[in-house]
Amino acid sequence: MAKATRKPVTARGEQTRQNLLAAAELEFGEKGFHTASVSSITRRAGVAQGTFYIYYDSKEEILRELVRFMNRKLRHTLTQATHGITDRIEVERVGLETFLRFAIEDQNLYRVVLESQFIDESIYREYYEQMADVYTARLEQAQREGQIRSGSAYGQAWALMGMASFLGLRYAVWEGTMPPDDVMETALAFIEGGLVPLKDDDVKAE
Amino acid sequence: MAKATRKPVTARGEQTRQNLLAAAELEFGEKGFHTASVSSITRRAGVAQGTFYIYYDSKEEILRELVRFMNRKLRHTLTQATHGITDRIEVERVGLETFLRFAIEDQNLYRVVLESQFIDESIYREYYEQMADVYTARLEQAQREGQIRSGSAYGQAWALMGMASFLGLRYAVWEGTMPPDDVMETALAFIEGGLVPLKDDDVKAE
Amino acid sequence: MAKATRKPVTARGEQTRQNLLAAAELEFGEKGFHTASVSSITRRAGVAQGTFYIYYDSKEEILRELVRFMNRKLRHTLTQATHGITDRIEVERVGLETFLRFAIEDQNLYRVVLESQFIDESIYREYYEQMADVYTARLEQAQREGQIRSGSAYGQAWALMGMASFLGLRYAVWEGTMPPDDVMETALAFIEGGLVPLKDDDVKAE
Amino acid sequence: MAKATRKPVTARGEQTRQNLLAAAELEFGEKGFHTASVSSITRRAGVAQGTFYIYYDSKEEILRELVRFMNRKLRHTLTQATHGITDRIEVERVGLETFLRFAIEDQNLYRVVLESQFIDESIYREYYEQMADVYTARLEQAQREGQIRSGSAYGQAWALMGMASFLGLRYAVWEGTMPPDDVMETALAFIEGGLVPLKDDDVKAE
DNA sequence: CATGAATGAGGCTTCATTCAT
DNA sequence: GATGAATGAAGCCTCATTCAT
Repeated sequence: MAKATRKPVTARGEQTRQNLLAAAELEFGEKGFHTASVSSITRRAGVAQGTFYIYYDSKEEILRELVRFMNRKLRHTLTQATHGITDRIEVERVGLETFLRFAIEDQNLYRVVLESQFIDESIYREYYEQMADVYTARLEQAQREGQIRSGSAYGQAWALMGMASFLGLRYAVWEGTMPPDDVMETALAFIEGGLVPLKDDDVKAE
Repeated sequence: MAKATRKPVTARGEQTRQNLLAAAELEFGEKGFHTASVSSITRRAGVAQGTFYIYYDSKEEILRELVRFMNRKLRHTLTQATHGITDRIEVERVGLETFLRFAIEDQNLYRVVLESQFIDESIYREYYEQMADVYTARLEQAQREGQIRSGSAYGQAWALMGMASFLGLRYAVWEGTMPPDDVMETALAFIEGGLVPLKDDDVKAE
Repeated sequence: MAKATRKPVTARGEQTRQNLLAAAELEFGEKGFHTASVSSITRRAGVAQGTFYIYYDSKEEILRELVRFMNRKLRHTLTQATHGITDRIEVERVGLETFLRFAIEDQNLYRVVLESQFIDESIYREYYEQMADVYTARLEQAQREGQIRSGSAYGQAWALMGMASFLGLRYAVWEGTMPPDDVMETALAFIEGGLVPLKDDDVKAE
Repeated sequence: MAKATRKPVTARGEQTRQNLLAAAELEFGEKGFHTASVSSITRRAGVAQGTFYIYYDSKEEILRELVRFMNRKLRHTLTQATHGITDRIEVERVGLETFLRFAIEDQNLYRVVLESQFIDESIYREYYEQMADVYTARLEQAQREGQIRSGSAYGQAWALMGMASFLGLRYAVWEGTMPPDDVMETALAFIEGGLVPLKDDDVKAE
């Protein structure tokens, strides 16, 4: 499938590869995929145009790489932040906040993910499905433990991702800030309201 | 000084303008903005290339027009569908379903809206801010009537739009279908759970 | 040769024709021939695009018309200004000044003439050859009367036109002002120095 | 941020750049700026269309380059031709002739200069102001040495350039020949008549 | 007389990608 | 490993001119 781009072997090569990736993140984040140009990426990376194709098969490929990188990075960040928290609803609270901070911090990377939808849908779907699957697994676990209401964990995952994304869009991306307190509270109300176990669930949990 | 695209004076001109808009909807929806070409739009519309520029200043301008059109159309559809329903939570239920059906039906148009974000952010923001403002006004009204929980109506609007959008993305756009029942139920659980008035609110409502 | 553009017969038609010519003068003068557009000319003239072609066969034709108009106007102005002056060198003095004032006043028209060279050389040549021929005739007359030095009157005409044109370019066109006094004096020194009859000429004049 | 046309690094690149410039000289000279096309220039130069934009930002930029080149070339030619001549009036005589021969020889290049006025006035002004400044300096020197009449050297420069240009236009450009002898004599009469020191100047010269 | 919609050729420019050194 | 010159397809947009009403 891949057209055998020479993978770097030397440390110098690895360095160049990293530089290109970092440059692409900036370039894509600032200008958007289509307005971004390979020549500008190489300029930022301080290498010649041709060098780009030693490491990546195409402009799209580096995008795909970037989205995967973001995926790992976000998941890692979330895992770190919620590590050790046992209450699932608390996890959601912290997770939302962590995500929003992440989106502010890594705005460029985040924009790249969003845009990937219109370059190659498969990149974007891979990202969200991957994310949703992991999320779903965690929620199912919590359901089994009776921490949250039973129901379609997959549906819960998408609903929660939807809320988080839109708050991220509205505040992190558009304003570069966290949502004001009342908005955060409202969001948490939805999370709790939608997840807190009902009486019936207690029974099931037994 | 302005490029002064002629607003059509005759019926024939108006017809051409419509044809171009319809052609653009198809073209953008199928190929995405960047892959779409003006020449293909005019071919679909059955006019010469130059004719395009009599009615629209640029490829971007017709996109903007299209997004505005979609905005009006969706709001109109929602208003129609929820007309006469007095219970706000019921309105939300129906609204979600209506939106999802709309996204399936007018998938092309909906994709155009999503993509507009990466062509010219202002187009996209105009769309969502407009939508959010109207939504917020309605929710505030419902809050005053004690139908839903008090809190940031603006935050509620964004949370609700976020959930709807993601379900629309996952099912309407990706699959072309409505979400399965259990997912819908889960979503409604979030809506109700986040909106149903608390005890305290009863007091305010008096 | 001409493609039989309907010449206007009614007063209304004549008016439209005038309006178009005046609009073209402005448009060409401000933007230059190539940047100027027929549609902008008709807009300025307050008529529809198609109307243009009732009166002029093409964009070039109206340019030609304009240059001819300028030719008549300048010659008329010069004739008026020097009328009654018997001394040829005095005529030259006054003529230079008149020309420069004219170029300041009718800058747009003058620019049009200059540019015509690069649209259709024949327009431009017609203008300058016509001008040179008339000029030459007058100088020959003055030579016969012994008022100015004998020699190629045609050469004198071109030399004088050259000086005038360049001063016109440098000051009238570029600055929109008359040359400073010392420059004018210098120019007049060339005129006199090149035209004042030599001793020998007195003899011939007899 | 700047469009950053690569200044060639290799000899091959430099060669291509030269080829493009030479091709543009031909193309512009033959067809005029507006009728000329970049694609025709690259065809003449034997490279692909895109190559053009590696070396020049736009069609206008290569014009500017060409005019500057012409400026240097003409000044160099004049300097060579008049080198060693001590009498200023003799310098003028030789200069005029040299210029006219140059205009015949490099007719294409010369036309490009003239036309530049209507593409971007700044190109043209740069050319003439540069030329006038150098010329003025030389004339001032001659004035100080009492070789020519005192007065505005700048005015003298423009008057002389005007005469030369118009003779160049009438004969070199239009006919491709030198002016006939009687015309040349007449022109020289103006030069001498306008430059030969007056009695008064003798005094100053002391 | 006038209108204004429609035409369609044609030009400039961009940029991902290849390749010889 | 890296360079940078070259490619060439492809697209947006302009505008003089025509024509039906």
